[in-house]
Amino acid sequence: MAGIRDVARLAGVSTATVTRALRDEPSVTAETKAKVLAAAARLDYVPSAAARALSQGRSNVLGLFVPDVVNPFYALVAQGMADRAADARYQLVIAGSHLNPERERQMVTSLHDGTFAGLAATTVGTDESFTSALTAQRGPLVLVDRRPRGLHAPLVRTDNRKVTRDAVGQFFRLGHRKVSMISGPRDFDTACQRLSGFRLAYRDAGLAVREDYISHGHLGEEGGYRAMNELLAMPEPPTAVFCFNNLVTVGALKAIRAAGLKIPTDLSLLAFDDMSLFPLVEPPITAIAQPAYEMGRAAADLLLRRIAGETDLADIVLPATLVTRESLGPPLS
Amino acid sequence: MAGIRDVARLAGVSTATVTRALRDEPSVTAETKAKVLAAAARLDYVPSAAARALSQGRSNVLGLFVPDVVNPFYALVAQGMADRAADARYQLVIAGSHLNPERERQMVTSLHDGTFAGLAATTVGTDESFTSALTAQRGPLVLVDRRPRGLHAPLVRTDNRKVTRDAVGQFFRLGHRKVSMISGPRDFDTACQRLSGFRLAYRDAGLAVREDYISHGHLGEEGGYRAMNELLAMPEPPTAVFCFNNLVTVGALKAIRAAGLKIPTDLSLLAFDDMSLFPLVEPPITAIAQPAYEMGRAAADLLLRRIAGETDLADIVLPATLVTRESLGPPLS
DNA sequence: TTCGCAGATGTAACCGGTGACATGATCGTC
DNA sequence: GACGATCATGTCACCGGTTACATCTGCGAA
Repeated sequence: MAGIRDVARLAGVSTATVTRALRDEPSVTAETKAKVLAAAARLDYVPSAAARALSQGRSNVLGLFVPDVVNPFYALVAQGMADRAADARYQLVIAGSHLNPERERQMVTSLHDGTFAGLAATTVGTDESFTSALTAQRGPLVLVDRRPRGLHAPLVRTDNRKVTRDAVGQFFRLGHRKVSMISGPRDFDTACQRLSGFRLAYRDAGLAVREDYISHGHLGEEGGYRAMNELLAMPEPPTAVFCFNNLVTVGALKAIRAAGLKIPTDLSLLAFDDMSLFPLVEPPITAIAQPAYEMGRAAADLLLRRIAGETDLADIVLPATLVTRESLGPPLS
Repeated sequence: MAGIRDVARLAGVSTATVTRALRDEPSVTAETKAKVLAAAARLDYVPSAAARALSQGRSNVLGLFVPDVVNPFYALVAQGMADRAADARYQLVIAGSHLNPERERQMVTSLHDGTFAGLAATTVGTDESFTSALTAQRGPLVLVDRRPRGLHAPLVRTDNRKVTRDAVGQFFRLGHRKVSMISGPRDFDTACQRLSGFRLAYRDAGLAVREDYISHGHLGEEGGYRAMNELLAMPEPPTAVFCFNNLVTVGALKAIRAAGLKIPTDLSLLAFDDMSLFPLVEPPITAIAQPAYEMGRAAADLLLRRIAGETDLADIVLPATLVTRESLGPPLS
């Protein structure tokens, strides 16, 4: 592997001049630049990333910590971040903890060993240790989607409350009165915001919230499945259900299918988070779509600005939109 | 940030001893080790990744190049690779080219600048330049899913031909005669292998292949959509269709739905690649499931072995399985 | 007693760019 | 014609671990 000294020798200049020529600094003569570029090209010279990182004291790698890489929402966030990062010639390392404590420890280590110039994270509130490690993180940090209690860092999110309020309002406008929500853990701020929007929709309709129709603490497919089964087993089951995230929706759908119920005839369903196959489900699922890709881009952007020295960065709130398909209908009774 | 010299000073030893103690080498006294570990702990010492990479001449980062990070198949491969890599204390950088030439150039650069200790790649045959850059790649390289023409590197794949032959055989056993395939580009070895399995299934049934039922050169959702529309517009349309990958299947499904046809009554459908929402599509889609996660693990494993110095690594062929759901039925006519 | 060897630890060059500072050349000005 | 400013380029310490080699100690064998 040719090094900068080889290039310098071949071009007949010093290593400093090579550095400067390659960075296209104005202080270098056009003639010298040409010589250096020719030499570099002839030797297939590519500067060592490690050497550069060491001498500059900063890497060109951003980190993204998410609970689950396979969840399409996070995959899109990652894509957006990676794209924006690449624009600025940064790499992106995507790490999925998925509840492996050993993995988490490693992640925290690489957080300190200079691997990352900055970090974006979405944590599930349950892993206390990780959150506190993040708190101790001195380097640039931004949060995506949700903010764990006590973590001060800029956040990229959607206006959960407003969009939920509007979308759930649809249920009431269609005549539903028994409207339910499968919500997440109480300490998730996203769950809280969506729940708050849900309550507002009840209020907008001039109705008192049926607390027994709110099922708390669910995450993932199994959570949605269990919650939906419990709702269906109620003496007076709801006629409309709002699911607070994509995996919960999938679980709920499976429960509904298992119970032999038809959407939207027997039950109306509204999902938070869209999925690429929702149009193909029977019936196509109406969903609140978060701009996941843009959220990723915005997170990278925020992070790069922090790395560049900006401080006092404000949260970014992006709009989510309701994608109307066919899972909402008037109540049966 | 505390450095190794700080630790050495505090422990009253030399930097070399610190290195050795931290790597738990047997030549270091238990007593000395204890001193060093105590000092390191007190200073919150974490070795610099960049310095280590520079002095060892090798990073602890693996690279994965895929066409599209959001495609759940690749996401699962990435997950598997990341998990296996983490076991060996390696990071994984996932890069999605998705047809951006500038991005590709960057990827090729980081391929040479030592960012990656090794590389796993799945390329779409169209990007000639990238493939040739990969060929020039001197470092450890493994391929996932498909091997571009002329690239010599160990490959992790599934037995496309066999599983396709068996699965497509189902069509004939159900009585279908007009069996179609939406296939990929002719220069994809995966497409060739699946096509070959498809032909074998025809032969097993004692029938001559209807070449006009084979639609070549499709990739992605639009490809599947277009191909399916063309098939449906034939004077004598097929009664069963095999889609050669997941996105093509999604496109085909949309075309079928748009045409107002019912599966499996009007048309039977078989997909290569399973998707998490296929069970919820109407009807649930029968699919050939590739062990994507395991493929990722295997790829990382292979790569780590190459990095460790092993040569002459053989291809790894993992079994794919048919997941029977409800999209196959007897032909209408 | 001395030599040799093994085991424990220290020393310092090295990895390959970077950038502060030094140097040398050129040019305008008084 | 000398001096200072400016510009182009060179020199070299430095980033922080790693590792080959040197050193020192202690113990057993000759």
